[in-house]
Amino acid sequence: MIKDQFSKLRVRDADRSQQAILVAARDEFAQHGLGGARMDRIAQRVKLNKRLIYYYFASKDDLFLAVLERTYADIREAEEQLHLTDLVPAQAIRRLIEFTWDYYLAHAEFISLLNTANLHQAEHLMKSDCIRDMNSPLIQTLGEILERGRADGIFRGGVDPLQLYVSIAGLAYFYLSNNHTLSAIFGRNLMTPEALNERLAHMCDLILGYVLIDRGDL
Amino acid sequence: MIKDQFSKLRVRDADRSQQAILVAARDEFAQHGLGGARMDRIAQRVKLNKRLIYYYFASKDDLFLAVLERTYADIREAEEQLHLTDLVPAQAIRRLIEFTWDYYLAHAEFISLLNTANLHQAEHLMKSDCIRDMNSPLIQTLGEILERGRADGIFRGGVDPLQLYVSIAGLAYFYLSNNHTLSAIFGRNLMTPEALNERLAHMCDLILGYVLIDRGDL
Amino acid sequence: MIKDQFSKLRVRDADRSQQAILVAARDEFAQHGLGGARMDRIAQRVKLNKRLIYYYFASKDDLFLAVLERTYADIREAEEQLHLTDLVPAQAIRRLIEFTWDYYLAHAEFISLLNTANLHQAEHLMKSDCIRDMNSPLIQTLGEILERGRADGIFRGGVDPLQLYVSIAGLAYFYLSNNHTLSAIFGRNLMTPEALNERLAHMCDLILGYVLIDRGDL
Amino acid sequence: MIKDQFSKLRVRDADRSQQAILVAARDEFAQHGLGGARMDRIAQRVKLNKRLIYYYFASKDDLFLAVLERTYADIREAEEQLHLTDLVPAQAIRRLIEFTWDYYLAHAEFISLLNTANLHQAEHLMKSDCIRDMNSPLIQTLGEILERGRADGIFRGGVDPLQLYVSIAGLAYFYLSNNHTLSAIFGRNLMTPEALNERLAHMCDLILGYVLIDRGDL
DNA sequence: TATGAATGAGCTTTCATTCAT
DNA sequence: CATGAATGAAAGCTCATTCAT
Repeated sequence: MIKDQFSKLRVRDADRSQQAILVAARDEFAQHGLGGARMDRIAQRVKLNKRLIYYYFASKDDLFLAVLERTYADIREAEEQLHLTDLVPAQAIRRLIEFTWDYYLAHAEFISLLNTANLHQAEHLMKSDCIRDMNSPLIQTLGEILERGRADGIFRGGVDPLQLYVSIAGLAYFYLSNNHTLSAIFGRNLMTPEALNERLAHMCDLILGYVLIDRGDL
Repeated sequence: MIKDQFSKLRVRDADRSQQAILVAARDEFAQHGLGGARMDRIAQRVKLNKRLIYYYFASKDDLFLAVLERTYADIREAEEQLHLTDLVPAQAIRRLIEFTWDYYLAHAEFISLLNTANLHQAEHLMKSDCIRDMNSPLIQTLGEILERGRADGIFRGGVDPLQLYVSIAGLAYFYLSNNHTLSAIFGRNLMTPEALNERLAHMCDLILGYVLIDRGDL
Repeated sequence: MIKDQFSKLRVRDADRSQQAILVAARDEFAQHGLGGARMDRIAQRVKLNKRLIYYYFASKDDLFLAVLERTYADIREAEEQLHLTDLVPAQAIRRLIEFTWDYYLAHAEFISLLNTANLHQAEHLMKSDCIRDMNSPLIQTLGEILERGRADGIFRGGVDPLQLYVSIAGLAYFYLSNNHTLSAIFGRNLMTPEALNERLAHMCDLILGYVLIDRGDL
Repeated sequence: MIKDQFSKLRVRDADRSQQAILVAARDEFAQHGLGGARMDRIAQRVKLNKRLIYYYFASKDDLFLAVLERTYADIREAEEQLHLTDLVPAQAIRRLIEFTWDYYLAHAEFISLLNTANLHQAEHLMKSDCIRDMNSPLIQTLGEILERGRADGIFRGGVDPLQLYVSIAGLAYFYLSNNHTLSAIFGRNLMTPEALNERLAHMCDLILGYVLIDRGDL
């Protein structure tokens, strides 16, 4: 019966409740950090009893860990949609930069959560088996792209894919993470569409200007 | 007069106490964030009574602001010792990269405090008049260097000094700020002396490879 | 009929479940007291759903009462196997002492539950009709033994059977109930086989030395 | 000035506050056990802020330990007023029995606290250095009395003072600790003045009947 | 200047209990 | 008969802050 199904799906759906809690917790942690987050507020966000959060996620720290795992799983899934190997090397690099930028821009909570995780010396992450081997595929892909570009004679050699990956991430991350501080100090709103486009262009120039041998190709 | 001397000593003591509190608070905030920092722990660190902290710095938030102001004043003072204009353009850029890297490396608390400030949307910073106009001089200097290099025919034109400054900072910042997370994920200790040297070299390559027209000059 | 058999089986299951719950609850209450006992833990012990406990025993207090009733029924049943009247008076007393000692020793939970019941001023017990008239038979039997011994000229007269019963119980109870505290304070493990034998011997000496007129009989 | 002194003594007297907390906690723990005791209720009893309890006694368990230590110190102090060695052996034993009885009667909380301590396997006590060596003096004194009585030819030999001490305590303890249960089961109020006198008389008869060689002396 | 004592609000967490099936 | 999901109330404990001197 419809009512039964509805009831089953809507009410008392353990998985749905857990997912909803994770989303609410993610937002709360992103907004206030681990120490500033309030379990009460998370419960209010999900409109579920606070006790239920403890029923599923034993403690605040465990909940934060669960949020982190979910966050990493999300970005990894997005990365898997990239199909960088289908593109020519220069395009692949550009695509990776754009993806990184767009993803950080669309997922401000990702940056904040990462900051929080690092404030606590990544101790939560250490406890998680599943997070450990997550980013490696992308690094390997990037290594292949760099090698392909070098073989084609358009990329410089000797570029460590990990360094490059960290650089791409850092260029986007710092700008977005610190935008409030930077905007305040430089007296210039860094989040207008124009400013954002400018930044993306600069990042591409910087990275490609470095890996490409002949700038004329740009 | 004796009373004056005595009074002077007490004043000096007062100042000393304030400075000690600031240092202790800086470490506490850097280690635990704003929400995770404990006034009790700060008092323990300075070995002064908690009440005294409130006597000098009305509240936790005000104390955090004072720490931020002090932190910015410190880095600004360090930047002023750089004398970038005394160097030829390429050397000046390299010097700026090295300085940024070394400073972040030596002042891990700076990175953490910046993260915390941004988590709270830089609202503390907004309240501070003195912080507002702090970084501009360096941006201007960097602009002059870029222009000089372009005039010399060795730098590419059209480089926004602010973008470049943010990029240099971001390359160092992200690596150091997220080193725990990155180390865990990549299963590679990013803080060994070799790894640190590698990173610095990569950063110089990247930035100079971008601004210099002819790579042979490197 | 099949339905009947099935129904019978379910009934037997139901009974088995109730008994299992009682045993688990008894252990939990004995270990942690009423306030420290956890319904969750009891459910875990029985490996049955917590809800089922409420289904059979309306509340924590009611469950505790049920445990108490069961506990009293158990000791009463054991006492009924004593057949003290088959023995000569001195032997009967000795037998009672030994039984009390052995029973308390084998049922540490009995002592703990009694303590808990008394902490709560026996209010649970008051509610129970079935417990009220339980120990009387033994007192009466003891009275008969004492009278028989007096008639035989070997027991002193004027001994209140209730006082004597309470004394026998108290001598065993205090030693076992407080063994942790006593062992700690006296720096002497009171639970070794030797120590236990010593205590039993002392108890017999004490009680029989009191009731017997001529000690030579011991 | 009087006001100053008053203020100093009445308000903000750390020691007085701590003592008051200990008394309130003792009553609460005695009435409800460790698990059933409520920190809120303790605060209400002292009319002091709950936070202050944690300020002085870090946790509920630590507070319980402090209460235990205080309780033991109290009884030990009382025992020291006994001066048993000033009495002839038989009188000394009788005095000890009476003291034990009177003390337990006047300090019902002592019995309850001991029960609670033992429910938790005396784990609190283990942590306390000061409790460890508390009862020994009395045992030694009792040993001397027994020896003196034996030398006088009025006491039997071979009596372990520890066993006797435990027996005296047990005879009083069990009756008083379990009076609710016993009263309910035997349908007889064991706490009337007459009943109490009867019990004390019985205890003296029992113990002295055991240690004295010739009953005529009683 | 400096401090120990004290507090109210609110935190994370726990618990007995009930709902819905 | 049996169960997983859900809850309100309250527990122990924490924290920034203030009082009184």
